[in-house]
Amino acid sequence: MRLRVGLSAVIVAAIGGVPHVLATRSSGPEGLDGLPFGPFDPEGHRTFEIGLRDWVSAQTGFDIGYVEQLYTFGDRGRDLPTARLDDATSEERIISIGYLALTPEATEIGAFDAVWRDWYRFFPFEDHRDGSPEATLTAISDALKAWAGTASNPTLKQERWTRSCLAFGLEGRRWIEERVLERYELLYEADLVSEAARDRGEAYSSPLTERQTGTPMLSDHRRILATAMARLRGKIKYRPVVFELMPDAFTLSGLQETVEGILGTRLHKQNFRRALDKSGFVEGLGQFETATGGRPAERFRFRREILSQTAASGIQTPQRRQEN
Amino acid sequence: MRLRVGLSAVIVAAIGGVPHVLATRSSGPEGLDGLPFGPFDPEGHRTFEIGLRDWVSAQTGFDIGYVEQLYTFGDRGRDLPTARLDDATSEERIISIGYLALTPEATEIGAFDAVWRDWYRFFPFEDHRDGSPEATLTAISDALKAWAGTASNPTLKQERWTRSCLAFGLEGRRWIEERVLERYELLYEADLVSEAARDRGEAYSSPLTERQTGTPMLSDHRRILATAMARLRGKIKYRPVVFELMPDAFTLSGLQETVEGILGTRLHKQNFRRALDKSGFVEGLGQFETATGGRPAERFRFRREILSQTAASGIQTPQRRQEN
DNA sequence: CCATATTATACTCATATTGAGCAAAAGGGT
DNA sequence: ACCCTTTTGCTCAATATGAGTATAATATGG
Repeated sequence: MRLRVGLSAVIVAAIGGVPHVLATRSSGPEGLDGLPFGPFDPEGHRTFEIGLRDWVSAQTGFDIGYVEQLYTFGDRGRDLPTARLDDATSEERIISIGYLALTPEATEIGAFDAVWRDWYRFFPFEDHRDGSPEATLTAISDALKAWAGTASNPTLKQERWTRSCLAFGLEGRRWIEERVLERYELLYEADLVSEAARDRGEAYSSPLTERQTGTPMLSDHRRILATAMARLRGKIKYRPVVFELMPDAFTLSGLQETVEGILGTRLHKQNFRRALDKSGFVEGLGQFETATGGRPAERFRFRREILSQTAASGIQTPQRRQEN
Repeated sequence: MRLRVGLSAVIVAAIGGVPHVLATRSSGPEGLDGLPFGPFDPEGHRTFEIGLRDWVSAQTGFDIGYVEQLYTFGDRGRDLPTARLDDATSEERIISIGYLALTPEATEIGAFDAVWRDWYRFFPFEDHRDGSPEATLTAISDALKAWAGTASNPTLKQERWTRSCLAFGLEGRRWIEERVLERYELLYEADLVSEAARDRGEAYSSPLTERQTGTPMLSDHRRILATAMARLRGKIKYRPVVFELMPDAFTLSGLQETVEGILGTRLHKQNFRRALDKSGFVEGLGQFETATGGRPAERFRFRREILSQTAASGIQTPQRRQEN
């Protein structure tokens, strides 16, 4: 069996505070979106990262900035564009090393059929910025309960339902932003996203709509995207990575909006500022943005020097339990 | 060029509170330790994890419990047992997917030439349990300063020294436990560990001794180990993973010792208990351990149920800045 | 058998940190 | 001038955290 190694990239940019990912539109019959993907060339590239930067700039026409390795995916049956698990005679096994890349603003794409997509297009239920999407979550909850009900024994049934509650914050449990991957994998296992049926070579018939569970992607790309979202949501709290998504000068509200966009939740404004203040990450520029509709906001810049000066932990994300 | 994918495992057990890793002794001329390493079989194994469990149990004779993927390594020139970078005609490129496995107690190894090694054997400067190893750190600091001095321009020189200070907590900066990988990579770059010279095909001539920089390993295994240590040191703080290293019943002192062993620092006892108490992770068993030399300690167990009940964040690690 | 060493456990206290809200400042529009 | 909106400054209570004091329960050596 032939073994191929590829690199896939989740390239994130915040457009107006809303996180977008670079997607490639496939020309296939289903026309699904995919992630930028390229083969790894063992001859040409000394490291994966060099390889990645190389073909991303070749394919999309711009240089990515911040890059980090995410995870290496290699489950059989989830690796092919429109795979069939029972196609056991398949001659190929594709391993894909997923990378997360952050780029400031939506750099113009010089390339073919690549587009910036709001990442919530693929995960509508992850967006809690206007409160929890109750209707969607209820529908998902019902479907998961039904799935748990089909378990062969009570223990398994119990286990499935507990996992569902943990992942989706059901039955009084808290919604944990970072659990993006757990949530997607649960939906996959419960056969509630179309990739699951497709990977088995069957037709999709879910009790849920794509409005609820999101637009599917090629291969295992939605899974890789989920991994990236989970990583970014976690990392933003202990490393100052948001700034990789910001332009040189930004307002504090703009910054907060981006953080909120990534986390998919709202934060307490005053406390957000206080925390930011204490961290020393930003510095006022004395310039003001007047087009904000209210009092003009001061422009700030990221004090990049700080990266080489201190432990540089992340942005605090002050919760809020009630309205404000 | 042939591309091979392998799986390497950092299998950790706490022996008497001291973290040990399973190492394979090579019979080669230099007799270096390595990590358990096995080829990935694209035909036989549906997922990497299944593959890993398979050959670990085949090779060492016991089943690993907790497993997580670490990182995928593939830098050319660092992948071969006793490689030479200039050997550009080398027919092989090895990609290795590193895994971290945690196992309670030092399970008896049923196998050949595998041994449990105190992980500080490979990283002596990471052990700050009896205070910072001043002499060693001073020596390393001097060597790094000398290395910075050889830089071609002032900017680079400055940059090298800043990185050194950040990594090793020099010039008044705090020592950050998690930066194990940064520290090792810096030593490698500065040519202070023997792997660096070896990978270039040269003889080792460092101003430092192995007592100071640690015992080298085969291939890039020490780098993988550093990655594992960094991951574990970080993760222990936000996920209750220590318990994977503990036996069914343990004393709070035993638990604290293990945490301290992993972090390489001492913690404030009373506050450690308070934090543990609040977390609800453990439950007293009413039994007592008498052989402790002082007042008998109560035995506790990990409330595994909690994993499926709540967010289950990690163990708090109350700092201490002064003596106690 | 009592003093002492040793470890375990319980409480206290001052200082930070964090969630939450109030209020003033500074624009634009009518 | 008044209202609306957004930014910015500040207060307050609750909780978390670093550090220390005190007491309990064992073993051991004279």
